[in-house]
Amino acid sequence: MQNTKPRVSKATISRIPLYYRAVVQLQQEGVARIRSERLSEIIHIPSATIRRDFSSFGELGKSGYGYSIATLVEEFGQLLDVDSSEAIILVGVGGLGRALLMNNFRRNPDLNIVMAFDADPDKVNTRIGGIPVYPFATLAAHMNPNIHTAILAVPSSAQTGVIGTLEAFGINAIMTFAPQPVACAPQTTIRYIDLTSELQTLLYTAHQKMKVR
Amino acid sequence: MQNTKPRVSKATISRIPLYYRAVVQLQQEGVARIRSERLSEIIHIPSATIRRDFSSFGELGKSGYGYSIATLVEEFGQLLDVDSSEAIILVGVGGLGRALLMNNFRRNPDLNIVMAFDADPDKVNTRIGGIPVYPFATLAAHMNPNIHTAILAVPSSAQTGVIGTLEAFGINAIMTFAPQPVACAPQTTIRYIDLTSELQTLLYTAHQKMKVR
DNA sequence: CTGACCTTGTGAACGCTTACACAGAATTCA
DNA sequence: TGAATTCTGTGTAAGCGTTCACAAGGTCAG
Repeated sequence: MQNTKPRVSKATISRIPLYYRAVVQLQQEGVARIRSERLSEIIHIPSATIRRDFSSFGELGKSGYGYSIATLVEEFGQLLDVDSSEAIILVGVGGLGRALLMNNFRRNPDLNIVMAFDADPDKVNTRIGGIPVYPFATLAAHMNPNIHTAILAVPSSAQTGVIGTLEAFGINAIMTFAPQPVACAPQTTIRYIDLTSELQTLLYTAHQKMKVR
Repeated sequence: MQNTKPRVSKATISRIPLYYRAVVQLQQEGVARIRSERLSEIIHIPSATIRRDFSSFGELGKSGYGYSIATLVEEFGQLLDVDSSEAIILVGVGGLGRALLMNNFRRNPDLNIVMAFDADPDKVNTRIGGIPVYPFATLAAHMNPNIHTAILAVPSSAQTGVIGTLEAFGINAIMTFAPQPVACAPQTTIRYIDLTSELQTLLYTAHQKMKVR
């Protein structure tokens, strides 16, 4: 089974969270059904793309009717596994780490940062936003086998070492804010959030737009 | 003024910051030249992609030699306009806004948050990380025509209104952390950083990877 | 200076994603 | 019930981006 073709394309996967958020919002507003054309206006994704995406999960809609909001919420909820709560650890309690702890994905009850770690003795053995902060050296003592997700807000220089340690403790999904690329084990998935690059790309794009005018 | 033929693809543009960061780093290490194959190992982008990207800015390299680091630093620096400092304002001084102020893209001297705004009276008329924080209502008094970039860390509900106001004062490049899509003027470029979606996509991908094994 | 050796730049093929357009299925309404 | 209307799902094509593979041209040792 070398070439297991993914059932759903990467581009579609990256849109599932947007779809989920939108249909939950609509459900809260009491909307019962929606057309792809109308949804397109709300989330700014072409209706043809929406229909093609939805159809890759089965025939969710009905001709001449549209999609039932309840069906969509159910379907995308299952895809994102929102019913089983995800326990997440955070490493690095600087300014950004602190902000993430205070916020803690409050809008999404299934996403929970359950504890945080930092190497700085001045920052540990306290609580931030109700979440305990432990010394990074005590990771082994606090880890448990149900945790396999981490968010990293550590300096670039520390990142490689931290990721190696986390992998050793069973973490296989990592979201990090340090752009330093790291070679990781094949079962590990890393998502890099590079704010400086995003900003520079934005500025380049905006600048080009000015020139064309 | 019809602009020149070789248009740079969006995918290439999004990699310019990575290239720039890498070559500056190499320059600081005293490296004078580099092959695409070696650069590929450092930034984890295929060498063929690197060569094609570079060639879209002209013939930067030499056969049998590679690329001169100095040439690359110069070229990408110009593309990103690192010589002219970019004045940025920040709106929303919650946990995330505060973290951004403390950090303020310190590694990139050309990127400067010069002031911040918030609607909450308790948060204004102070300094965070050396940057002054003003009431959002006084935006008009503090804006100047050289500023056309903003970072938004405000609640989703406030976003549409804030963006409208910013556009009226000449802002045309916006990076925002609220996923709520906003209809904006054609000359405005908005970049959405959606941390919840990123995390959910990561979890979905990691979960799929487990299933395949 | 010469020849062996490198490495770029790029034509061409490929694969992924989006966009178009419409047959056909389901709904709605009289 | 039947006809007009609505809207999905998808065949097909077009667009974009990546990867392969190699000719052309520069490098460098001797």
